[in-house]
Amino acid sequence: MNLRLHDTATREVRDFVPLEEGKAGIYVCGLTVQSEPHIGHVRSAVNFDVLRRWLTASGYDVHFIRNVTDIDDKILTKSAEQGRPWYNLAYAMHAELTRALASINVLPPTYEPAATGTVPEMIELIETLVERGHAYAAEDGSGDVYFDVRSWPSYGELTRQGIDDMEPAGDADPRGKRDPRDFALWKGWKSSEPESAAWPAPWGRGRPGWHIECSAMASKYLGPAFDIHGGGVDLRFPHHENELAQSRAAGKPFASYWLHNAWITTAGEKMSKSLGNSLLVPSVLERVRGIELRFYMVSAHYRSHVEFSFEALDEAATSFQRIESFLERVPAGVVGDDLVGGSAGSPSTSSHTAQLPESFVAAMDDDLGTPAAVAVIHDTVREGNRLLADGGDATGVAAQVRAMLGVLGLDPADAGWTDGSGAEAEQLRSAVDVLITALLEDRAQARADKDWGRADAIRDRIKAAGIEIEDTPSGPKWSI
RNA sequence: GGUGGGUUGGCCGAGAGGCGAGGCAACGGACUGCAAAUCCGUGUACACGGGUUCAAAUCCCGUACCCACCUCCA
Repeated sequence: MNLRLHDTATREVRDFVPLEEGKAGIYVCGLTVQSEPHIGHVRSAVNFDVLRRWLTASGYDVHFIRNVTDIDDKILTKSAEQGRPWYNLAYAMHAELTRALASINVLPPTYEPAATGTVPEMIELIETLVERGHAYAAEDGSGDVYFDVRSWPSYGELTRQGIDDMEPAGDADPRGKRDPRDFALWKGWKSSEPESAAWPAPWGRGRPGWHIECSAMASKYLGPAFDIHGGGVDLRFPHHENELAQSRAAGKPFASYWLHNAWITTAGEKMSKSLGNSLLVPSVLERVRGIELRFYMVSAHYRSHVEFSFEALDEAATSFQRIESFLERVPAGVVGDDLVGGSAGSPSTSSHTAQLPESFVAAMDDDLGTPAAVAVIHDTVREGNRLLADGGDATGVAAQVRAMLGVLGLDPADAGWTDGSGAEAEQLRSAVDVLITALLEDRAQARADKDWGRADAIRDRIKAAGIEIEDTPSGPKWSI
């Protein structure tokens, strides 16, 4: 079976056929770095990280580009409110984003271009559009340049909308537009804006419109035609529709497949900053570990809406701990080994699909069916636990589980999960281990003496400190 | 007005004509000094009303409710 993906443009699940055998080029619309990322933002990154890992596991040489938008209206507005330079706000929020993504083991992209770093390419593209008669400089002297939607007959093809059915923008400032639906490719500088937020261009100093940057960056790093373009559902229109129109109008075939992930909502609504800080990535990570948050996200299909709740998050964490505890009970050597095949760049990455259960592969190939894939992991864990209970050898099963988790970015032994506090945490852990071990020796003596009251009292005392004791054939084990 | 999506057991969450995905919780059993962990077992779920079919959660028609996008949005 081959990988099949849901393509928004055709509204169906289609076989994935790359432009070039064995290679996959992916462009994902990243964030506008204007505020701290919340868990809704990072879901998109996790979803596309899974796509990228699955393609890699399937033997593709993946070129993965995810941009950041570091200049736009909101950044200018917010930075002005906060009284700091716009580039400082964007830079700081970009750093926050990078940290948040690292904390949930999202691999760094092949490259992460920024809008401000691609201005010359955008200008070139706009010039091409003007030459071809699909864009025009506003006649009001504003320095704006607009895309002429009426000049492009297939405008609306991605979201199947007719121009005349679209609501004209309610707040549209008609300025120099020929049609209210024309969108800005270039925005002339205004005296109310910082001078640093403008670049020289044939139409006067100004800054890029929102959509043009992605067309320019995708073409620059992936070529005029590439395989997959991704982003959140809200980007279908206008952002992706406009990207498609301006790219094709400039003579580029653009993306073969359009993938869109659904939202995480809270209380039935989109997340927004007005809900407070409780869903910012760092605060959620005070409650569950990054690997548990990622498991929560991967447990739902990327095209399904997720109604966020802390209860469901806790439940996912418990569910994941079951998988982890199986791995921990398998004799050492398996968990520590790097058996998830090939560190980054190794040519033999495809070899590890060999140890993935067929049902797992089938689930992933079916439009990244991560819920079914997770079910396979649970089934395999149960099989392993059964072997363990019967005194059998579960190392092969554990290897399978780790291989599957690895594809989802959820292998607990993955170096991506060791956070910055590593050294200190390790010291703390070994100190606690010494203390707990001493208590456990007392308990063992009490149990040998059949002094159950004292044995249980010791266990209760340890438990009160938040540490669970588990008696195993190889002696008691503790975990937080 | 236009376009698209949804409603599944106590909860989360898949599936898309026939065999109850999986998890969490609960209950019973095994194991244990008691626990914990683990294993085994326990559920007559598909918004509502019709229809098609040997067979419908799944297809068709209708109804209700919810959500997203329509030029700031993951």
